Amino acid sequence: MLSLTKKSEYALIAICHLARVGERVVSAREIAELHQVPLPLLMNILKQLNQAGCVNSVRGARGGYSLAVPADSLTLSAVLRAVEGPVRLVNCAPVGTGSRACERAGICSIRSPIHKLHHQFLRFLDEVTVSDVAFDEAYYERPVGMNGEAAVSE
Amino acid sequence: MLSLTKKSEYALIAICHLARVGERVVSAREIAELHQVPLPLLMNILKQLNQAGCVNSVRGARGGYSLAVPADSLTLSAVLRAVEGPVRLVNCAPVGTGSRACERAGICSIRSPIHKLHHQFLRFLDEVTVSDVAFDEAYYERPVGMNGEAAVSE
DNA sequence: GGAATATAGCATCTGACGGGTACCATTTCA
DNA sequence: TGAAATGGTACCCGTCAGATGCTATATTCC
Repeated sequence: MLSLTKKSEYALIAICHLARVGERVVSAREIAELHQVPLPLLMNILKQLNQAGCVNSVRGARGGYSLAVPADSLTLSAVLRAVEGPVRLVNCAPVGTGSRACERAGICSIRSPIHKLHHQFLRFLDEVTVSDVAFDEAYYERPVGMNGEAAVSE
Repeated sequence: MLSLTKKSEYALIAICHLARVGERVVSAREIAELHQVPLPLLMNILKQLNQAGCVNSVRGARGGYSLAVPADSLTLSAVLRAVEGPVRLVNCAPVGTGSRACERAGICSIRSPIHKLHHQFLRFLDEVTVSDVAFDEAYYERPVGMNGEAAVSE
C-alpha cells in the first residue's frame, strides 16, 4: 500500500537516465535495454511524460527523448502526476479537476486533519527534484558510467 | 495513486472515534452508524486493529473496542501497517519480513535515492499520531524535505 | 438456563485497475 | 524507399481492494 507503481518506477528510471546524459536525445529502446525495462511499457510511459511536458520528443529515425526541463527544476511530484494522474492521499482530497465531493463530506470526522496531511505529503513530493534522485552521491560511488553500462553486485 | 485505501480511511475514523470517547468501550455497530461506514467491513478492520495491538476488544453483549495505547503514542504508521501491511514506497524497499530482493537490484540506478525517500516517508508517517488526527487543534505542521536532512541508513 | 448481543475467524465473491501487449499511423534519416 | 523511431489507441489478464456471509465463541440480561 501507499506504494509507487511500476509505471512510476520506470518513469523515474527513464527520467533519471535522461538527466544524466544531459542534452543528448535517447531512444526508448536504448533506455529499455540499459535498464532492463519492458520496451513497450516504457514507450507508453515516455509518451505520457511527453504529453505532460516533462520530456521533449524527436520523431523519426535517430529520434528519442530528452528532458524538457532542467533536472533541478523537475519535481518528483510532476513526474508522478504525469504517469499516475493526480496524487491523492485520500479520494476526497481537493485536487482541482477530477475531484468529486466525498459522500461523507458532511459527517467525516477526519476530513480536516487528513487534508492537512495530504498537503504536507504533496509538499514532500514537491521538494524532491529529479536532480536529487539522478545525482545521488551513492550512485556515483558505484562503478557505473554515465553511459549506463553497469554490472553492480550487492 | 499513492492513496490511502478505504480500509485505512475506515480504520482512522474508528481509531479517532475511540480516541475521542476515551476509556469507554464502543461497539463496531455504534461506530458504523455514527460515521456511516459499512458495518461488516468495519468489523473486519477492527479485528485487524485488535490483532495488531492497536485496540483492545471486549467480547459478548455490551462488548466492543477501546484504544490499547494512548492516542498520542499511537502513530499513523502503526495504524496503517495494521490494516494494510508494511508501507513500502517501492517493492524493493527493505521492510524486514516479506521483503524479497528486487530483480533489478544489481543494475537499478535509482535504488539508493528511492530508499532514502522511502525512509523519509516512513518518518513522516511515524511523526503523526492518532492524537494529531483525532484532536485537530493539536495538529501542527512540520517542514519536510529531502535536502539538508540527516542521511538515513538502510 | 436461554435469548440477545458482540467479537473471532474464516471463506468467498466481484469490479477495477495495474502491468503488459498489439497494432497501425506518422515522421525522419540514410 | 525502407528502416527506425515516436504518436495514438485499443485490448488482455491477473491481482487485489472492497464488500459480504457464515459459523463459533464469549458475555450480559432476563
